[in-house]
Amino acid sequence: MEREVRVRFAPSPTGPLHIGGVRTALYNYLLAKKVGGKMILRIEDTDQNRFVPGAEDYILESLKWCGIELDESPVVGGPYAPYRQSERKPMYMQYAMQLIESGHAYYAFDTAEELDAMRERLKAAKVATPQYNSITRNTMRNSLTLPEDEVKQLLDSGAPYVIRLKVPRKEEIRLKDLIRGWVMVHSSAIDDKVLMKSDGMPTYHLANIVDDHLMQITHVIRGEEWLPSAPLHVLLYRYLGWEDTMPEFAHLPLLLKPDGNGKLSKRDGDKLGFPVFPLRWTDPFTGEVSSGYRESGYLPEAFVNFLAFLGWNPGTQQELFTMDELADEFTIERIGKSGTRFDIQKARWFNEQYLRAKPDAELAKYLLAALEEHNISCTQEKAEKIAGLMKERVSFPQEFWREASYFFVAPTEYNEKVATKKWNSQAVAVFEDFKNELPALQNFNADSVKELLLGILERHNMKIGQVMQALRLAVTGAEAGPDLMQIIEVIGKEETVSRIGTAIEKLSQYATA
RNA sequence: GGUCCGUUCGUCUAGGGGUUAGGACUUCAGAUUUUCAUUCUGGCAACAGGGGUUCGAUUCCCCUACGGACUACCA
Repeated sequence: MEREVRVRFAPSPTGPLHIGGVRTALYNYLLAKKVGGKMILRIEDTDQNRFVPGAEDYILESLKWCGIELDESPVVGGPYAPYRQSERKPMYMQYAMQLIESGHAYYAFDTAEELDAMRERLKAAKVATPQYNSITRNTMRNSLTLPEDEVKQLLDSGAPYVIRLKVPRKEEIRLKDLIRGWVMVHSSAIDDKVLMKSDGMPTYHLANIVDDHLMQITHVIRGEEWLPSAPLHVLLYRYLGWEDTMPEFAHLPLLLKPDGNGKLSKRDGDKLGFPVFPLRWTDPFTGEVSSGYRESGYLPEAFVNFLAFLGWNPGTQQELFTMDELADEFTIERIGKSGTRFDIQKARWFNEQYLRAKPDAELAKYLLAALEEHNISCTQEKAEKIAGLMKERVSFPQEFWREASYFFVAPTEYNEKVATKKWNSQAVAVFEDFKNELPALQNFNADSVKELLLGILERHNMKIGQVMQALRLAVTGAEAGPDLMQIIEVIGKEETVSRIGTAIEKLSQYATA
């Protein structure tokens, strides 16, 4: 019988979620959505020292912004609650004990100093991999080397201890990865991992196996950095007697820095010239602010589409996908194997595509919001018109205001290059007529304005190309922009006349030719 | 160092024993336009190297090189 697909995204709340984590969450979500399974968020907060306030809320908000919906989580709960490992603390010890009883784990009483000394000793002896393993455990202070009554006494006296997995000396561990195929690792390469820490918390290794089992997880989709410890996890499933319901594994290729030099990490912040976080993050300890995709003007649909393509592709020529389409097309088999360099240019391109596809009415909201900040009133109709004129020339919503403020504010400066090249007395003569005749124009709109201008040009024996740049300069102060006649239609008759008058005065120094 | 994973245009990638090695981003050129942008057309540009296997390898195998991850009482 096929089990219902249940996947989990299991971040630790040690700071903002970084973009690679978002992609991991996305792939999990897409698989669940595709097959009608469940998407679970589990907070892995077993390291109390690394707790960062606000991180969990940040994770929740990031997923929400991306449109990743959670079927079970710390906030909505679910049949396998709680979903925070710190709240599941009492559940782990029994499994560690089970492993001790079956001879697959043991108590260890070594201090940090003793562990350091052991590693130093091995290093000095030129041992390739200094680790706590089947050889070295015989020289350490643990329940395998100490007499039984001493162990009991230590335990009774409350001496600090950890529980370590007893990894077999010689054994091939096979692991089937959905992306890479069979991976073989020898047990000698794995050390006796700590399962329970001296503070009574489990380590990631134990906690994730116990929780995945208890929560009936069917697929573990996580970053490639987990691949080396995956065989260890297989061992745990086996020793706990859960191997027949062990989830399938898929280890995702890493997101690399643009230069290919190492994986993209949280610490890169804004150093690379682009955000590494979905949302803006303020470090609660240092106050340092890191920018986010949301605040930078990326639309969530574009961000998700872009992220999905970082390491996965549908095998067709289609590039633009809604979340539903992504879910339909998604398969783990089509995830690539190699690390993916991050290319912000592509993200920008996706954003432009989504921006242009949006209806003007929706884009107008961005402009209206910016206008409100500047205390400028504007009708919905006018904002829509401007959005329509601008949308093919912007990459981000903020640019509607930034690049088109001349729709609302008369220019105070004029592009000098255009002034030098295009502003001359012939053009001014045309503009004088234009300015004088405009007020009487009937049916004022882009077409009638153009007709009027054309008529004046004919009288002056000039062509439209000889004055358009200068007229644009007079009206907007800029060298480029949308159709000028449309701009004039939007700003209106009086404002146009006024701006032309102002320009004739202010630019008189250029009109010598 | 050890273990594991990887390697197709600058980047993301498709492909897969016989192809003019395809697309997208970037970039360049041309067309259109009142400017810029858009759009359209076109161009540059890749199978890491060496051995096998084979009639034939970019594709399968091995080695080398390079890159990456891991190597904590962190996840």
